[in-house]
Amino acid sequence: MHTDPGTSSSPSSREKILDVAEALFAAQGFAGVSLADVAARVGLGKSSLFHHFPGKVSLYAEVSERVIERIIQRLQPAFEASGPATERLDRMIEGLCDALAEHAPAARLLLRSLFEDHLFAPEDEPTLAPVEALVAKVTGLAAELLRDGIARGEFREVSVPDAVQTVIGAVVYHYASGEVGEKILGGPIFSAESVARRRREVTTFIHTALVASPAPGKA
Amino acid sequence: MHTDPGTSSSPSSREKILDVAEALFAAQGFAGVSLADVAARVGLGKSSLFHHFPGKVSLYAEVSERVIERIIQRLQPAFEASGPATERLDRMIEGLCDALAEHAPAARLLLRSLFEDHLFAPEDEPTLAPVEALVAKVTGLAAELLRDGIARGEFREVSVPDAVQTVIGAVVYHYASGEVGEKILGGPIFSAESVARRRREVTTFIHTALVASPAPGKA
DNA sequence: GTCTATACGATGATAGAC
DNA sequence: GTCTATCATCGTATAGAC
Repeated sequence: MHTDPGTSSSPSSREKILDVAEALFAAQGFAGVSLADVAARVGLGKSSLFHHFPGKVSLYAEVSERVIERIIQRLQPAFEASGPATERLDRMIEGLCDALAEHAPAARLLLRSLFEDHLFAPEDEPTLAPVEALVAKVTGLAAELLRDGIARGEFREVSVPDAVQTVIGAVVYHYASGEVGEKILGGPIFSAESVARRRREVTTFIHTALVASPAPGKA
Repeated sequence: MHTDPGTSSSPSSREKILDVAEALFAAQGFAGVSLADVAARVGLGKSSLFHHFPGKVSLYAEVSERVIERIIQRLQPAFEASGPATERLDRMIEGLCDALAEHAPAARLLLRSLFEDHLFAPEDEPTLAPVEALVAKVTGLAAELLRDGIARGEFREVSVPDAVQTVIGAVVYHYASGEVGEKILGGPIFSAESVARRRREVTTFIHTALVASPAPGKA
């Protein structure tokens, strides 16, 4: 793909830029980040960034791409497995939890990428297309998993698109909720105990919602 | 509270500004919005805005405040009712769905307000405090509802804070998901049919997750 | 209450030396 | 590849006329 001389090297400027930009974009959004700030934190002059990326949009796109690719890597096992859908579902949610918990900026960046559509000009679309493709890929695989589970009779007959949306929201939001989330929790979000508890709770929550027969007290 | 001469009048400049700003903040985030853009869309000069609001942060805070107050109004009945917790839960989720579906910018603005913490200076905190207070109030009431349901034996013994987080994510995210969500749905988010289906699906999802006895296939 | 004019810093991006 | 200018533009905010 890109300039990749030797598959690995001591963290190139390129990767340092991506790391710094990722943290900043997650915290402040696309419009809220200045390239001067990025450059300063990397230890470069502002102009040096343009040697690595043609512009701000391109940098943002590559940051997003990298985040989603990391998540997909984590989900691959769940999608490729062939056991019961219930087990694959649990693995999918756990994989997503792990990916988001391991890399704090990921969740915010992910949700932000949904919101910041209107910020880009039409001519930026080619630059952002790969990101959209990756998102479409992973949501498609999740939908497939749910459809399969329903077909096998393992899940209730829910609206698959709505269930996908619910799962995304239930899992991703938590790791993006920041101070509000920590106020609700009464403690940190990314501590080891909190991450473990969250993984268990949200997996059981979704599992129960999909597997159980139509709720007793409900028409 | 503010300048409220007569409780009602033909839409004052003030309210028009709030409406326009709300749409823009939801679409482009705090940093992505220029006051010039707001002024232009209202039909005012840029400087005229400062006659109604002392600054950008203040405008943003009031927009957010208004959105959350609208939501709380919708949730009031659910919180004040005294029937079974299962019924109050359903009413709460439906109320939240209605509030978010009725006012398209609300969900994005709400989630954005969680993300944009780091954008503000310490001296802006007093301005933003009322918003935080309202969020804390509504999440507190939701937690109370869940605790009561567990105490009555109507709900599973879940972690209440995690369940609150899950509910927020499951419900709010959907209405903020924009193009990605519409791609998953294969249709619009805010159409009447879509809104009705969503309300039913997500209410049943959460209701089932909380009410059902621990999932069969699960340890 | 709204306008014009303006101050003044920060922004993304470019050019060219080293 | 990194740097030092430099550019044109746009940002919030202020002052003062109408």
